[in-house]
Amino acid sequence: MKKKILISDIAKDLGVSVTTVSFILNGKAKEKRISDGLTKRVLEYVQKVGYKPNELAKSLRTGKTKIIGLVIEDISNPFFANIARLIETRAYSKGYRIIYCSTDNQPDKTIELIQLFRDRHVDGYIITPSEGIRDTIQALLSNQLPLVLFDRYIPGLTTNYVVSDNVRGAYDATAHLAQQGYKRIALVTLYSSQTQMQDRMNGYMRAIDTYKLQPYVKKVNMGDDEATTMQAIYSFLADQEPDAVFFATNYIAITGLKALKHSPVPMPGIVSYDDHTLFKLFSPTITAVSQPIEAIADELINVLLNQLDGKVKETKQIMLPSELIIRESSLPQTSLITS
Amino acid sequence: MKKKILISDIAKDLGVSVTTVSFILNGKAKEKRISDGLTKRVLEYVQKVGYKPNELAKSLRTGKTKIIGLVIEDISNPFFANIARLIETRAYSKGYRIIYCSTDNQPDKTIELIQLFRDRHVDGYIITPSEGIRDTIQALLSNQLPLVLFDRYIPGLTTNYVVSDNVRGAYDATAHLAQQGYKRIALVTLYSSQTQMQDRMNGYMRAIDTYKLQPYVKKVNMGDDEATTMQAIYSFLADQEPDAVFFATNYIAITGLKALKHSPVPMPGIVSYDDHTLFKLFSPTITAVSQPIEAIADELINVLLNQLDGKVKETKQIMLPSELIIRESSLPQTSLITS
DNA sequence: CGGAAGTGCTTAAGCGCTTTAGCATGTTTG
DNA sequence: CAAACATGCTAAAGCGCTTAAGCACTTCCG
Repeated sequence: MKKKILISDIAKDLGVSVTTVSFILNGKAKEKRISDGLTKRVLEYVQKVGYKPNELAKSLRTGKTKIIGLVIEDISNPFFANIARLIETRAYSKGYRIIYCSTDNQPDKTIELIQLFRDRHVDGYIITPSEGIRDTIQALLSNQLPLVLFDRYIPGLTTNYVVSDNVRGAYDATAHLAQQGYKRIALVTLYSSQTQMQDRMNGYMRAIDTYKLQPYVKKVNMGDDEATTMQAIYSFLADQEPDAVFFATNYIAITGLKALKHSPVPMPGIVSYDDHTLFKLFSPTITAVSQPIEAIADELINVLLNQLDGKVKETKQIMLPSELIIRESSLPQTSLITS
Repeated sequence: MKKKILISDIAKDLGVSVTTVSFILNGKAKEKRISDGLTKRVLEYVQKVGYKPNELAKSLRTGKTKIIGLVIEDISNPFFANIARLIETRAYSKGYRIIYCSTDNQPDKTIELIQLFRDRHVDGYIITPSEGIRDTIQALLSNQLPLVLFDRYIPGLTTNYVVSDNVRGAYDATAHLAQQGYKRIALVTLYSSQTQMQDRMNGYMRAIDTYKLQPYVKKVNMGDDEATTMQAIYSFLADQEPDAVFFATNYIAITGLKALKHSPVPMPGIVSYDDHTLFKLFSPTITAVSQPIEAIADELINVLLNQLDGKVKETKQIMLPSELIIRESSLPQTSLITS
């Protein structure tokens, strides 16, 4: 067990001061007029002995951690998992590291995680806000901490955010079903005051208006266990007998599909907000509103890094378009999955 | 923007020394014979002003971060995502926080992540080792860093690990297919020298022996894009025409199902190693070898915490049984999914 | 009644790094 | 030729905390 080598060891070994080594290591050799020869000598020695500075000490001294805290709704949801991956890669190339945690959309957990990140002095925050955390976000804001929300925002709070055009996405999805000739198009969504859910509801309603249809809406509880939710959806389907269903999130869609599996009613047309790897496997395959995750990740990192650089002071609100991925839903093909 | 309050502020405000406050805050009041009155006074004041110690300074001083680094193959894989969640919760209740990153099973990324965690001075490591990181793990070991591997281990290295009984799991899966009357049972697996994959292969082969069948094995590359893998599996199925397929991981199973969807050959019996939420949605539903994720998470945390406490010195190897979740595969029921 | 032991607290060092201020030199320049 | 400046480096303070050592006083006990 070789013991940890310190900057002072290097200084001593090379017969120079700790200051000089520090300057060189931080790329300030030129600026601080350290001779090229010495710079080279130090760099080579550092390389040779494999010195790694103690990041804790560095952070304590500089007040910077080069870490971005990512507070995400559910890391096991492919939509979020993929965004997290992209953010991670992009941040990495800029010298930042990501630490992430899931909130399950629970306010207390969210608040606690943000506190944890504050304790760890992360340099910036990327957050999918749950309900009821307005004050926590406000606190970050008043402490001037770099912050960008995504997937949804908090109405009335002036923050950076990156969201997709949920109204438009939901409208397109519903309109697509209407154009296919479906008449009883249902929306299955959550009890939620969050912007993305409200916007999806609005988009659905607008399309219902455009096509002069009747709305059929079922709301379920996020917190309920899957069996309960499945039962609720099942009853709704049996009662209302929609000929098409628009699920407002991919996990509601999955639960909905499970309900449909056991349901005696005919297979309705199906669209899901957010895609899922397995959706293309079903017969008929499932049309989905796909958010531009690459663009979202890019914008999130851009906005945050601009804040971190201190370049940009004003807040930025970005809305990106979603795309409807239409899969052949009316022509069930011969498929092994269908047994 | 209220400025951060320090332990010295508290000491000054209360007219006591920083040391005293520190002792009280760290629960050493009794041990250090601080009077109950003062203890109470300090605690109340701390509460009132909402003081939070600077964890960085604490860590620098104590050398402990109370953080566990979780290096996981792929956080978007439900198996790993669920384990991560469980580990997180359990660690949390013991006062530890988790930071996690995905390796995609790539050696360089894994090595880099472990280095990142070392830089951040995490107290302990939970790792799904990719191939080619023996030296990195060895380095952790020789520096006496608390460490536990899972899902697989590194042959010849004496480390803590928690794995499931892959041989048995694969045997049961294959035997199940054989008992159903399938004759041409194929295994689709990865090119991999990792223990879990080798064990699954061994289990399959043993069952093939027991039932006097012929083996049909297809190996695919982890790194290939999905379309390539799908094509490879497709060709294999078309050539060999197995009447049952055992997929060695859940993501191979998913790719395999996609291949099957476009395949003209009759639907084979299917078993997947590792379950997936959506498997129960297919018709016929898919039987899966389900690992005991709760038990795995429990053991991982237990083993690691014991190391962290310094109580336990010797290493511990734990193997847990997997369970075969048999779903009604021979009786395709009327299902909406089947169009 | 004097030394030992107990009580309740504080002083000060130091974790490993960054950074401000400044100290010798050598080189211009008016 | 002294003042002014440039060059190449260093001393030392300090980020916010923990903790070993110790100080002054009281109580106990043979």
